[in-house]
Amino acid sequence: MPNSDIGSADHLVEEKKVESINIAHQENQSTQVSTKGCELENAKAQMGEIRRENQRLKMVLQHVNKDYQSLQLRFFDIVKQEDPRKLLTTDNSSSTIKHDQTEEEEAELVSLSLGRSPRSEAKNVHIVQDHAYKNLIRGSNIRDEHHDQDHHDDLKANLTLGLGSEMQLSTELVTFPSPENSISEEAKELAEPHVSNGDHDKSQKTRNGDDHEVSHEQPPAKRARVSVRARCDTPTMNDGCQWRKYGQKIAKGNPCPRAYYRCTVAPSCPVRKQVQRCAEDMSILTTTYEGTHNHPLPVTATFMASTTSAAASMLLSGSSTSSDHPTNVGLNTASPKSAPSMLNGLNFGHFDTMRTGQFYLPNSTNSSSPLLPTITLDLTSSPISSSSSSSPSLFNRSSLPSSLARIPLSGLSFGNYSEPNILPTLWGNGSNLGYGNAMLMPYENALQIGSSLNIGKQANPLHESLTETLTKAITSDPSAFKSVIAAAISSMVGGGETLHGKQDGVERLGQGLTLGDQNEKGLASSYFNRLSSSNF
DNA sequence: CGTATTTGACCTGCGC
DNA sequence: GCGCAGGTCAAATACG
Repeated sequence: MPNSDIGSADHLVEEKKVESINIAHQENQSTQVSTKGCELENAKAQMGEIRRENQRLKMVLQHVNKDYQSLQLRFFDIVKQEDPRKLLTTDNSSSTIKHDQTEEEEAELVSLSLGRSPRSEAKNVHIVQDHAYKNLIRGSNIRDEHHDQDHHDDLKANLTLGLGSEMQLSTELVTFPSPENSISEEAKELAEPHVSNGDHDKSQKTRNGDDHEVSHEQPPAKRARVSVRARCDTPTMNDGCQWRKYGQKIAKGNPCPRAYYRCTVAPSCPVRKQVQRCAEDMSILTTTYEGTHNHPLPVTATFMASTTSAAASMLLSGSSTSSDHPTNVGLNTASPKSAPSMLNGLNFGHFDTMRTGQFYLPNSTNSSSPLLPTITLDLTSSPISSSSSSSPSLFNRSSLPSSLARIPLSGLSFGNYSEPNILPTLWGNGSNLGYGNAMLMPYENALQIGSSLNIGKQANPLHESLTETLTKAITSDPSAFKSVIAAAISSMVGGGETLHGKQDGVERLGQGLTLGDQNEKGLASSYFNRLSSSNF
Protein backbone atom coordinates (compact mmCIF):
# COMPACT_ATOMS: atom_id res chain seq x y z
CA MET A 1 0.00 0.00 0.00
CA PRO A 2 2.63 2.56 0.82
CA ASN A 3 4.38 1.77 -2.40
CA SER A 4 1.30 2.50 -4.41
CA ASP A 5 0.75 5.66 -2.41
CA ILE A 6 4.18 6.88 -3.06
CA GLY A 7 3.93 5.63 -6.58
CA SER A 8 0.88 7.75 -7.15
CA ALA A 9 2.48 10.76 -5.61
CA ASP A 10 5.64 10.15 -7.59
CA HIS A 11 3.55 9.96 -10.64
CA LEU A 12 2.08 13.32 -9.79
CA VAL A 13 5.49 14.81 -9.41
CA GLU A 14 6.54 13.37 -12.72
CA GLU A 15 3.42 14.70 -14.38
CA LYS A 16 4.11 18.05 -12.88
CA LYS A 17 7.62 17.92 -14.24
CA VAL A 18 6.41 17.07 -17.71
CA GLU A 19 3.81 19.76 -17.60
CA SER A 20 6.28 22.32 -16.42
CA ILE A 21 8.82 21.31 -19.02
CA ASN A 22 6.18 21.54 -21.69
CA ILE A 23 5.27 25.00 -20.56
CA ALA A 24 8.89 25.96 -20.53
CA HIS A 25 9.32 24.41 -23.96
CA GLN A 26 6.44 26.37 -25.41
CA GLU A 27 7.76 29.52 -23.93
CA ASN A 28 11.18 28.72 -25.33
CA GLN A 29 9.76 28.48 -28.81
CA SER A 30 8.04 31.81 -28.50
CA THR A 31 11.26 33.49 -27.48
CA GLN A 32 12.92 32.68 -30.79
CA VAL A 33 11.06 35.58 -32.32
CA SER A 34 12.50 38.15 -29.96
CA THR A 35 15.90 38.45 -28.38
CA LYS A 36 16.98 34.92 -27.74
CA GLY A 37 19.53 35.51 -25.09
CA CYS A 38 17.35 37.31 -22.66
CA GLU A 39 14.46 34.97 -23.09
CA LEU A 40 16.71 32.01 -22.86
CA GLU A 41 17.85 33.26 -19.53
CA ASN A 42 14.30 33.69 -18.44
CA ALA A 43 13.50 30.19 -19.53
CA LYS A 44 16.50 28.90 -17.69
CA ALA A 45 15.41 30.77 -14.64
CA GLN A 46 12.01 29.23 -14.96
CA MET A 47 13.55 25.84 -15.35
CA GLY A 48 15.51 26.48 -12.24
CA GLU A 49 12.38 27.44 -10.42
CA ILE A 50 10.67 24.33 -11.61
CA ARG A 51 13.60 22.24 -10.49
CA ARG A 52 13.44 23.81 -7.08
CA GLU A 53 9.76 23.20 -6.99
CA ASN A 54 10.27 19.61 -7.94
CA GLN A 55 12.81 19.28 -5.19
CA ARG A 56 10.33 20.74 -2.79
CA LEU A 57 7.67 18.34 -3.96
CA LYS A 58 10.04 15.48 -3.49
CA MET A 59 10.69 16.64 0.02
CA VAL A 60 6.99 16.75 0.65
CA LEU A 61 6.77 13.28 -0.75
CA GLN A 62 9.44 12.05 1.58
CA HIS A 63 7.64 13.75 4.41
CA VAL A 64 4.44 11.97 3.51
CA ASN A 65 6.28 8.71 3.31
CA LYS A 66 7.76 9.23 6.74
CA ASP A 67 4.40 10.19 8.15
CA TYR A 68 2.87 7.14 6.64
CA GLN A 69 5.48 4.89 8.12
CA SER A 70 5.13 6.40 11.54
CA LEU A 71 1.39 6.06 11.33
CA GLN A 72 1.79 2.49 10.23
CA LEU A 73 3.90 1.83 13.29
CA ARG A 74 1.23 3.40 15.45
CA PHE A 75 -1.34 1.29 13.68
CA PHE A 76 0.53 -1.87 14.54
CA ASP A 77 0.91 -0.72 18.11
CA ILE A 78 -2.81 -0.26 18.44
CA VAL A 79 -3.45 -3.59 16.81
CA LYS A 80 -1.09 -5.16 19.30
CA GLN A 81 -2.81 -3.44 22.18
CA GLU A 82 -6.15 -4.64 21.00
CA ASP A 83 -5.13 -8.15 20.14
CA PRO A 84 -4.45 -9.54 23.62
CA ARG A 85 -8.08 -9.02 24.52
CA LYS A 86 -9.06 -10.64 21.28
CA LEU A 87 -6.72 -13.51 21.89
CA LEU A 88 -8.52 -14.28 25.11
CA THR A 89 -11.74 -14.87 23.32
CA THR A 90 -10.62 -16.52 20.16
CA ASP A 91 -8.57 -19.43 19.19
CA ASN A 92 -5.12 -18.60 20.41
CA SER A 93 -2.96 -20.23 17.88
CA SER A 94 -4.84 -19.14 14.85
CA SER A 95 -5.25 -15.60 16.07
CA THR A 96 -1.60 -15.25 16.83
CA ILE A 97 -0.68 -16.55 13.46
CA LYS A 98 -3.15 -14.23 11.84
CA HIS A 99 -1.83 -11.32 13.77
CA ASP A 100 1.66 -12.06 12.60
CA GLN A 101 0.41 -12.47 9.13
CA THR A 102 -1.38 -9.20 9.43
CA GLU A 103 1.83 -7.47 10.33
CA GLU A 104 3.71 -9.12 7.56
CA GLU A 105 1.15 -8.66 4.89
CA GLU A 106 -0.10 -5.27 5.87
CA ALA A 107 1.88 -3.70 3.13
CA GLU A 108 -0.18 -5.52 0.56
CA LEU A 109 -3.40 -6.45 2.26
CA VAL A 110 -6.11 -4.43 3.83
CA SER A 111 -8.16 -5.68 6.68
CA LEU A 112 -11.88 -5.22 6.74
CA SER A 113 -13.11 -4.37 10.14
CA LEU A 114 -16.33 -2.80 11.26
CA GLY A 115 -15.63 -0.03 13.65
CA ARG A 116 -12.32 -1.25 14.91
CA SER A 117 -9.49 0.99 15.46
CA PRO A 118 -7.36 -0.38 12.65
CA ARG A 119 -9.97 0.96 10.37
CA SER A 120 -9.87 4.34 11.91
CA GLU A 121 -6.14 4.20 11.80
CA ALA A 122 -6.22 3.40 8.16
CA LYS A 123 -8.64 6.22 7.71
CA ASN A 124 -6.39 8.54 9.59
CA VAL A 125 -3.53 7.60 7.39
CA HIS A 126 -5.67 8.75 4.54
CA ILE A 127 -6.48 11.94 6.35
CA VAL A 128 -2.84 12.75 6.75
CA GLN A 129 -2.14 11.78 3.20
CA ASP A 130 -5.02 13.91 2.13
CA HIS A 131 -3.45 16.82 3.89
CA ALA A 132 -0.16 16.16 2.26
CA TYR A 133 -1.66 15.66 -1.14
CA LYS A 134 -3.62 18.84 -0.99
CA ASN A 135 -0.58 20.66 0.22
CA LEU A 136 1.26 19.08 -2.65
CA ILE A 137 -1.27 20.50 -5.03
CA ARG A 138 -1.26 23.83 -3.36
CA GLY A 139 2.49 23.89 -3.29
CA SER A 140 2.62 23.26 -6.99
CA ASN A 141 0.38 26.18 -7.69
CA ILE A 142 1.86 28.92 -5.66
CA ARG A 143 4.79 29.86 -7.74
CA ASP A 144 3.85 33.45 -7.17
CA GLU A 145 4.52 32.99 -3.54
CA HIS A 146 8.24 33.30 -3.48
CA HIS A 147 8.82 32.31 0.07
CA ASP A 148 9.67 28.73 -0.50
CA GLN A 149 11.01 28.18 2.93
CA ASP A 150 7.96 29.71 4.49
CA HIS A 151 5.83 27.54 2.36
CA HIS A 152 7.76 24.50 3.31
CA ASP A 153 7.23 25.39 6.91
CA ASP A 154 3.61 25.81 6.12
CA LEU A 155 3.56 22.34 4.65
CA LYS A 156 5.20 20.99 7.71
CA ALA A 157 2.72 22.76 9.88
CA ASN A 158 -0.14 21.33 7.93
CA LEU A 159 1.29 17.87 8.06
CA THR A 160 1.61 18.23 11.75
CA LEU A 161 -1.94 19.42 11.84
CA GLY A 162 -2.92 16.30 10.01
CA LEU A 163 -1.36 14.18 12.67
CA GLY A 164 -3.13 16.21 15.22
CA SER A 165 -6.46 15.66 13.68
CA GLU A 166 -5.68 12.02 13.47
CA MET A 167 -5.10 11.92 17.18
CA GLN A 168 -8.31 13.68 17.76
CA LEU A 169 -10.30 11.32 15.65
CA SER A 170 -8.76 8.32 17.26
CA THR A 171 -9.60 9.68 20.65
CA GLU A 172 -13.16 10.19 19.64
CA LEU A 173 -13.47 6.69 18.41
CA VAL A 174 -12.00 5.21 21.51
CA THR A 175 -13.48 7.47 24.11
CA PHE A 176 -17.09 7.68 23.16
CA PRO A 177 -19.24 4.61 23.22
CA SER A 178 -20.20 5.25 19.68
CA PRO A 179 -22.11 2.76 17.63
CA GLU A 180 -18.82 1.85 16.08
CA ASN A 181 -17.78 0.34 19.30
CA SER A 182 -20.87 -1.71 19.33
CA ILE A 183 -19.94 -2.89 15.90
CA SER A 184 -16.60 -3.76 17.27
CA GLU A 185 -18.33 -5.96 19.74
CA GLU A 186 -20.22 -7.42 16.90
CA ALA A 187 -17.06 -8.14 15.04
CA LYS A 188 -15.68 -9.83 18.08
CA GLU A 189 -18.77 -11.87 18.37
CA LEU A 190 -18.79 -12.80 14.76
CA ALA A 191 -15.30 -14.07 15.17
CA GLU A 192 -16.82 -16.50 17.60
CA PRO A 193 -19.86 -17.88 15.90
CA HIS A 194 -20.59 -20.21 18.74
CA VAL A 195 -21.52 -17.47 21.13
CA SER A 196 -23.54 -15.38 18.81
CA ASN A 197 -26.91 -16.83 18.26
CA GLY A 198 -27.76 -18.94 21.15
CA ASP A 199 -28.91 -22.46 20.75
CA HIS A 200 -28.48 -22.66 17.09
CA ASP A 201 -24.84 -21.87 17.24
CA LYS A 202 -24.33 -23.99 20.28
CA SER A 203 -25.73 -26.94 18.48
CA GLN A 204 -23.42 -26.27 15.63
CA LYS A 205 -20.58 -26.00 18.04
CA THR A 206 -21.25 -29.45 19.39
CA ARG A 207 -21.79 -30.73 15.92
CA ASN A 208 -18.50 -29.41 14.76
CA GLY A 209 -16.70 -30.61 17.83
CA ASP A 210 -15.38 -27.13 18.31
CA ASP A 211 -12.96 -26.81 21.19
CA HIS A 212 -13.94 -23.28 22.03
CA GLU A 213 -14.55 -23.23 25.72
CA VAL A 214 -15.04 -19.57 26.41
CA SER A 215 -18.62 -18.57 26.83
CA HIS A 216 -19.80 -15.03 27.18
CA GLU A 217 -23.15 -14.27 28.62
CA GLN A 218 -23.56 -11.14 26.63
CA PRO A 219 -26.73 -9.82 25.21
CA PRO A 220 -26.86 -10.53 21.53
CA ALA A 221 -25.14 -7.71 19.76
CA LYS A 222 -26.61 -6.08 16.75
CA ARG A 223 -25.52 -7.60 13.51
CA ALA A 224 -25.82 -5.54 10.44
CA ARG A 225 -26.30 -7.00 7.04
CA VAL A 226 -25.41 -5.11 3.96
CA SER A 227 -27.25 -5.91 0.82
CA VAL A 228 -25.75 -4.84 -2.47
CA ARG A 229 -27.84 -4.69 -5.57
CA ALA A 230 -25.89 -4.58 -8.76
CA ARG A 231 -26.36 -5.44 -12.36
CA CYS A 232 -24.27 -8.48 -12.98
CA ASP A 233 -24.28 -11.08 -15.71
CA THR A 234 -22.21 -13.58 -13.82
CA PRO A 235 -23.72 -15.95 -11.25
CA THR A 236 -22.04 -14.05 -8.47
CA MET A 237 -20.61 -10.62 -8.17
CA ASN A 238 -16.86 -10.77 -8.13
CA ASP A 239 -16.02 -8.78 -5.04
CA GLY A 240 -12.45 -9.96 -4.73
CA CYS A 241 -13.04 -12.40 -1.92
CA GLN A 242 -13.00 -16.16 -2.10
CA TRP A 243 -16.34 -17.77 -1.39
CA ARG A 244 -17.51 -21.31 -1.05
CA LYS A 245 -21.07 -22.20 -1.69
CA TYR A 246 -22.61 -24.17 1.11
CA GLY A 247 -26.28 -24.11 0.38
CA GLN A 248 -29.07 -23.07 -1.85
CA LYS A 249 -32.70 -22.43 -1.16
CA ILE A 250 -35.75 -21.28 -2.97
CA ALA A 251 -36.83 -18.34 -0.95
CA LYS A 252 -40.45 -17.41 -0.69
CA GLY A 253 -41.56 -14.79 -3.13
CA ASN A 254 -38.71 -15.27 -5.53
CA PRO A 255 -38.46 -18.16 -7.99
CA CYS A 256 -34.75 -17.57 -8.26
CA PRO A 257 -32.81 -19.70 -5.81
CA ARG A 258 -30.88 -18.00 -3.08
CA ALA A 259 -27.33 -19.22 -2.80
CA TYR A 260 -25.39 -19.19 0.43
CA TYR A 261 -21.67 -18.58 0.46
CA ARG A 262 -19.09 -18.37 3.17
CA CYS A 263 -15.75 -16.68 2.99
CA THR A 264 -12.88 -19.11 2.44
CA VAL A 265 -10.03 -16.66 2.55
CA ALA A 266 -9.54 -17.72 6.15
CA PRO A 267 -10.93 -20.97 7.52
CA SER A 268 -12.48 -19.30 10.53
CA CYS A 269 -13.84 -16.27 8.77
CA PRO A 270 -17.44 -15.81 9.86
CA VAL A 271 -18.49 -13.75 6.88
CA ARG A 272 -21.39 -15.11 4.88
CA LYS A 273 -23.08 -13.83 1.84
CA GLN A 274 -26.32 -14.60 0.12
CA VAL A 275 -26.72 -14.18 -3.57
CA GLN A 276 -30.06 -13.98 -5.24
CA ARG A 277 -31.30 -12.63 -8.51
CA CYS A 278 -34.09 -10.15 -8.53
CA ALA A 279 -37.30 -11.80 -9.64
CA GLU A 280 -38.44 -8.79 -11.62
CA ASP A 281 -35.15 -7.97 -13.23
CA MET A 282 -32.96 -11.00 -13.67
CA SER A 283 -29.98 -8.87 -14.51
CA ILE A 284 -29.94 -7.50 -11.00
CA LEU A 285 -28.04 -9.51 -8.49
CA THR A 286 -28.64 -8.96 -4.82
CA THR A 287 -25.71 -9.88 -2.64
CA THR A 288 -26.18 -9.72 1.09
CA TYR A 289 -23.09 -9.66 3.26
CA GLU A 290 -23.14 -10.56 6.90
CA GLY A 291 -20.33 -10.49 9.37
CA THR A 292 -16.85 -9.13 9.50
CA HIS A 293 -13.76 -10.57 7.96
CA ASN A 294 -11.28 -11.57 10.63
CA HIS A 295 -8.38 -11.70 8.25
CA PRO A 296 -6.56 -9.38 5.91
CA LEU A 297 -8.29 -8.90 2.64
CA PRO A 298 -6.78 -8.91 -0.79
CA VAL A 299 -6.60 -5.47 -2.25
CA THR A 300 -9.15 -6.48 -4.83
CA ALA A 301 -11.64 -7.17 -2.08
CA THR A 302 -11.30 -3.91 -0.28
CA PHE A 303 -13.76 -2.04 -2.42
CA MET A 304 -16.75 -4.11 -1.52
CA ALA A 305 -15.44 -4.66 1.98
CA SER A 306 -15.12 -0.95 2.52
CA THR A 307 -18.54 -0.38 1.06
CA THR A 308 -20.26 -2.92 3.21
CA SER A 309 -18.23 -1.96 6.23
CA ALA A 310 -19.09 1.69 5.93
CA ALA A 311 -22.69 0.89 5.17
CA ALA A 312 -22.95 -1.35 8.18
CA SER A 313 -21.30 1.27 10.31
CA MET A 314 -23.74 3.84 9.13
CA LEU A 315 -26.63 1.49 9.53
CA LEU A 316 -25.82 0.64 13.09
CA SER A 317 -24.98 4.20 13.82
CA GLY A 318 -28.36 5.32 12.58
CA SER A 319 -30.40 2.48 13.94
CA SER A 320 -28.91 3.00 17.32
CA THR A 321 -30.50 6.38 17.47
CA SER A 322 -33.79 5.57 15.92
CA SER A 323 -34.74 2.45 14.14
CA ASP A 324 -38.46 2.51 14.43
CA HIS A 325 -39.06 4.47 11.33
CA PRO A 326 -37.13 5.84 8.45
CA THR A 327 -34.74 8.29 9.87
CA ASN A 328 -33.37 11.33 8.27
CA VAL A 329 -29.82 11.02 9.32
CA GLY A 330 -27.67 14.02 9.04
CA LEU A 331 -24.54 13.05 7.23
CA ASN A 332 -22.80 16.23 7.99
CA THR A 333 -19.20 15.34 7.93
CA ALA A 334 -18.60 17.62 10.83
CA SER A 335 -20.49 15.25 13.00
CA PRO A 336 -18.00 13.44 15.17
CA LYS A 337 -20.00 10.26 15.10
CA SER A 338 -21.28 10.00 11.63
CA ALA A 339 -18.16 11.26 10.01
CA PRO A 340 -15.87 8.51 11.16
CA SER A 341 -18.37 5.93 10.20
CA MET A 342 -18.41 7.36 6.75
CA LEU A 343 -14.75 7.59 6.37
CA ASN A 344 -13.66 4.04 6.42
CA GLY A 345 -14.32 3.15 2.90
CA LEU A 346 -16.72 5.22 1.04
CA ASN A 347 -18.77 8.25 1.45
CA PHE A 348 -21.31 6.54 -0.72
CA GLY A 349 -24.33 8.49 -1.67
CA HIS A 350 -22.99 11.48 0.06
CA PHE A 351 -23.84 13.84 -2.70
CA ASP A 352 -27.18 12.29 -3.12
CA THR A 353 -27.74 12.71 0.51
CA MET A 354 -26.65 16.27 0.32
CA ARG A 355 -28.96 16.79 -2.56
CA THR A 356 -32.01 14.98 -1.37
CA GLY A 357 -31.38 15.57 2.26
CA GLN A 358 -32.73 12.16 3.09
CA PHE A 359 -31.23 8.92 4.02
CA TYR A 360 -33.38 6.06 5.10
CA LEU A 361 -32.40 3.61 7.66
CA PRO A 362 -34.21 0.34 8.07
CA ASN A 363 -37.10 -0.27 10.31
CA SER A 364 -36.51 -2.52 13.21
CA THR A 365 -38.86 -5.01 11.61
CA ASN A 366 -37.13 -6.51 8.67
CA SER A 367 -39.03 -8.77 6.39
CA SER A 368 -35.99 -10.71 5.25
CA SER A 369 -34.44 -11.13 8.65
CA PRO A 370 -36.29 -9.82 11.67
CA LEU A 371 -33.22 -9.98 13.85
CA LEU A 372 -30.73 -8.38 11.60
CA PRO A 373 -30.98 -4.85 10.37
CA THR A 374 -30.21 -4.70 6.71
CA ILE A 375 -29.01 -1.85 4.64
CA THR A 376 -29.24 -1.96 0.88
CA LEU A 377 -26.78 -0.34 -1.43
CA ASP A 378 -28.32 0.07 -4.81
CA LEU A 379 -25.72 0.05 -7.54
CA THR A 380 -28.23 -0.38 -10.30
CA SER A 381 -29.82 2.99 -10.74
CA SER A 382 -28.64 5.66 -13.09
CA PRO A 383 -27.45 9.00 -11.75
CA ILE A 384 -30.65 10.61 -12.87
CA SER A 385 -32.86 8.08 -11.26
CA SER A 386 -30.80 8.15 -8.15
CA SER A 387 -31.46 11.82 -7.85
CA SER A 388 -35.01 10.89 -7.10
CA SER A 389 -33.96 8.15 -4.78
CA SER A 390 -36.38 9.29 -2.19
CA SER A 391 -39.31 8.67 -4.43
CA PRO A 392 -41.28 5.54 -3.68
CA SER A 393 -41.22 4.47 -7.31
CA LEU A 394 -37.72 3.18 -6.96
CA PHE A 395 -38.73 1.01 -4.13
CA ASN A 396 -41.57 -0.33 -6.15
CA ARG A 397 -39.43 -0.92 -9.15
CA SER A 398 -36.86 -2.84 -7.26
CA SER A 399 -39.43 -4.42 -4.99
CA LEU A 400 -37.28 -3.61 -2.04
CA PRO A 401 -38.92 -4.01 1.29
CA SER A 402 -39.70 -0.59 2.51
CA SER A 403 -38.05 -1.49 5.74
CA LEU A 404 -34.70 -1.67 4.06
CA ALA A 405 -32.44 1.22 3.70
CA ARG A 406 -31.52 2.08 0.22
CA ILE A 407 -28.43 3.93 -0.72
CA PRO A 408 -28.17 4.81 -4.36
CA LEU A 409 -24.73 4.67 -5.83
CA SER A 410 -25.11 6.45 -9.04
CA GLY A 411 -24.22 4.63 -12.15
CA LEU A 412 -21.87 2.14 -10.63
CA SER A 413 -22.58 -1.17 -12.19
CA PHE A 414 -20.49 -4.22 -11.64
CA GLY A 415 -22.04 -5.95 -14.54
CA ASN A 416 -20.71 -3.43 -16.97
CA TYR A 417 -17.24 -4.72 -16.65
CA SER A 418 -15.96 -8.06 -17.61
CA GLU A 419 -13.78 -8.11 -14.54
CA PRO A 420 -15.62 -6.45 -11.74
CA ASN A 421 -12.75 -6.90 -9.37
CA ILE A 422 -10.83 -4.34 -11.28
CA LEU A 423 -12.87 -1.78 -9.50
CA PRO A 424 -11.27 -2.45 -6.19
CA THR A 425 -7.91 -1.92 -7.78
CA LEU A 426 -9.02 1.40 -9.03
CA TRP A 427 -10.55 2.21 -5.75
CA GLY A 428 -7.40 1.36 -3.96
CA ASN A 429 -5.38 3.64 -6.11
CA GLY A 430 -7.89 6.37 -5.86
CA SER A 431 -7.98 6.32 -2.13
CA ASN A 432 -4.27 5.98 -1.83
CA LEU A 433 -3.85 9.05 -3.84
CA GLY A 434 -5.08 10.94 -0.88
CA TYR A 435 -8.43 12.00 -2.14
CA GLY A 436 -9.62 10.86 1.19
CA ASN A 437 -12.09 8.15 1.65
CA ALA A 438 -15.00 10.30 0.79
CA MET A 439 -14.34 9.93 -2.85
CA LEU A 440 -16.72 7.48 -4.36
CA MET A 441 -18.85 9.91 -6.24
CA PRO A 442 -15.97 11.80 -7.72
CA TYR A 443 -14.48 8.46 -8.56
CA GLU A 444 -17.57 7.36 -10.38
CA ASN A 445 -17.76 10.60 -12.18
CA ALA A 446 -14.13 10.28 -13.05
CA LEU A 447 -15.02 7.06 -14.81
CA GLN A 448 -17.80 8.84 -16.59
CA ILE A 449 -15.46 11.64 -17.40
CA GLY A 450 -13.00 9.18 -18.80
CA SER A 451 -15.73 7.68 -20.85
CA SER A 452 -16.85 11.05 -22.11
CA LEU A 453 -13.36 11.87 -23.26
CA ASN A 454 -12.91 8.51 -24.94
CA ILE A 455 -10.04 7.79 -22.70
CA GLY A 456 -11.34 4.31 -22.28
CA LYS A 457 -10.71 3.65 -25.93
CA GLN A 458 -7.19 4.94 -25.93
CA ALA A 459 -6.19 2.98 -22.90
CA ASN A 460 -8.33 0.78 -20.81
CA PRO A 461 -9.29 2.93 -17.85
CA LEU A 462 -10.04 -0.13 -15.81
CA HIS A 463 -6.36 -0.81 -15.62
CA GLU A 464 -5.40 2.70 -14.82
CA SER A 465 -5.40 4.51 -11.63
CA LEU A 466 -7.70 7.38 -11.05
CA THR A 467 -4.68 9.61 -11.18
CA GLU A 468 -3.69 8.39 -14.58
CA THR A 469 -7.19 8.68 -15.88
CA LEU A 470 -7.57 12.20 -14.66
CA THR A 471 -4.12 13.17 -15.80
CA LYS A 472 -4.75 11.87 -19.28
CA ALA A 473 -8.09 13.56 -19.34
CA ILE A 474 -6.57 16.85 -18.33
CA THR A 475 -3.66 16.68 -20.69
CA SER A 476 -5.47 15.27 -23.69
CA ASP A 477 -8.34 17.67 -23.77
CA PRO A 478 -8.32 20.22 -21.00
CA SER A 479 -11.29 22.18 -22.19
CA ALA A 480 -13.39 19.10 -22.65
CA PHE A 481 -12.30 17.86 -19.27
CA LYS A 482 -13.24 21.15 -17.75
CA SER A 483 -16.69 21.06 -19.28
CA VAL A 484 -17.21 17.48 -18.26
CA ILE A 485 -16.11 18.32 -14.75
CA ALA A 486 -18.56 21.16 -14.71
CA ALA A 487 -21.30 18.93 -16.07
CA ALA A 488 -20.54 16.24 -13.55
CA ILE A 489 -20.54 18.74 -10.75
CA SER A 490 -23.73 20.37 -11.81
CA SER A 491 -25.34 16.96 -12.19
CA MET A 492 -24.17 16.05 -8.74
CA VAL A 493 -25.30 19.20 -7.08
CA GLY A 494 -28.32 19.66 -9.28
CA GLY A 495 -27.27 23.17 -9.94
CA GLY A 496 -27.99 25.35 -12.89
CA GLU A 497 -25.91 25.90 -15.97
CA THR A 498 -24.76 29.33 -15.09
CA LEU A 499 -21.17 29.97 -14.48
CA HIS A 500 -22.04 30.96 -11.00
CA GLY A 501 -23.89 27.71 -10.55
CA LYS A 502 -20.92 25.75 -11.73
CA GLN A 503 -18.64 27.59 -9.47
CA ASP A 504 -20.97 26.90 -6.64
CA GLY A 505 -20.98 23.27 -7.62
CA VAL A 506 -17.24 23.20 -7.58
CA GLU A 507 -17.26 24.66 -4.15
CA ARG A 508 -19.67 22.05 -2.97
CA LEU A 509 -17.69 19.30 -4.57
CA GLY A 510 -14.76 20.54 -2.63
CA GLN A 511 -16.85 20.34 0.46
CA GLY A 512 -17.87 16.86 -0.43
CA LEU A 513 -14.26 15.90 -0.46
CA THR A 514 -13.64 17.13 2.99
CA LEU A 515 -13.38 15.04 6.04
CA GLY A 516 -15.13 17.48 8.21
CA ASP A 517 -12.15 19.72 8.61
CA GLN A 518 -12.48 23.30 7.67
CA ASN A 519 -8.91 23.59 6.55
CA GLU A 520 -9.30 20.68 4.26
CA LYS A 521 -12.50 22.09 2.98
CA GLY A 522 -10.72 25.16 1.94
CA LEU A 523 -7.92 23.27 0.36
CA ALA A 524 -10.16 20.93 -1.54
CA SER A 525 -12.39 23.64 -2.82
CA SER A 526 -9.47 25.77 -3.80
CA TYR A 527 -8.06 22.83 -5.68
CA PHE A 528 -11.25 22.34 -7.62
CA ASN A 529 -11.62 26.02 -8.14
CA ARG A 530 -8.18 26.02 -9.64
CA LEU A 531 -9.05 22.94 -11.63
CA SER A 532 -12.02 24.58 -13.19
CA SER A 533 -10.66 28.01 -13.85
CA SER A 534 -7.23 29.35 -14.47
CA ASN A 535 -5.38 26.18 -15.24
CA PHE A 536 -7.34 25.42 -18.38
C1' DC B 1 -7.37 -37.47 -5.93
C1' DG B 2 -8.35 -33.13 -3.98
C1' DT B 3 -11.54 -29.50 -4.17
C1' DA B 4 -15.83 -27.31 -5.16
C1' DT B 5 -20.73 -27.70 -5.87
C1' DT B 6 -25.24 -29.80 -5.35
C1' DT B 7 -29.01 -31.19 -2.75
C1' DG B 8 -31.89 -33.34 0.62
C1' DA B 9 -32.22 -33.46 5.50
C1' DC B 10 -32.06 -31.17 9.63
C1' DC B 11 -32.30 -27.27 12.94
C1' DT B 12 -34.13 -22.95 14.61
C1' DG B 13 -37.15 -19.07 15.13
C1' DC B 14 -41.47 -17.09 14.44
C1' DG B 15 -46.42 -16.63 13.82
C1' DC B 16 -50.81 -18.59 14.42
C1' DG C 1 -47.96 -27.51 19.34
C1' DC C 2 -47.77 -27.10 14.50
C1' DG C 3 -46.47 -25.41 10.17
C1' DC C 4 -43.64 -22.42 7.56
C1' DA C 5 -39.55 -20.20 6.07
C1' DG C 6 -34.77 -19.23 6.54
C1' DG C 7 -30.41 -21.02 7.29
C1' DT C 8 -26.90 -24.73 7.68
C1' DC C 9 -24.87 -29.28 7.39
C1' DA C 10 -22.85 -33.03 5.16
C1' DA C 11 -23.04 -36.90 2.00
C1' DA C 12 -23.12 -37.40 -2.81
C1' DT C 13 -21.64 -35.78 -7.00
C1' DA C 14 -19.04 -33.15 -10.42
C1' DC C 15 -14.94 -31.25 -12.00
C1' DG C 16 -10.11 -30.22 -13.04
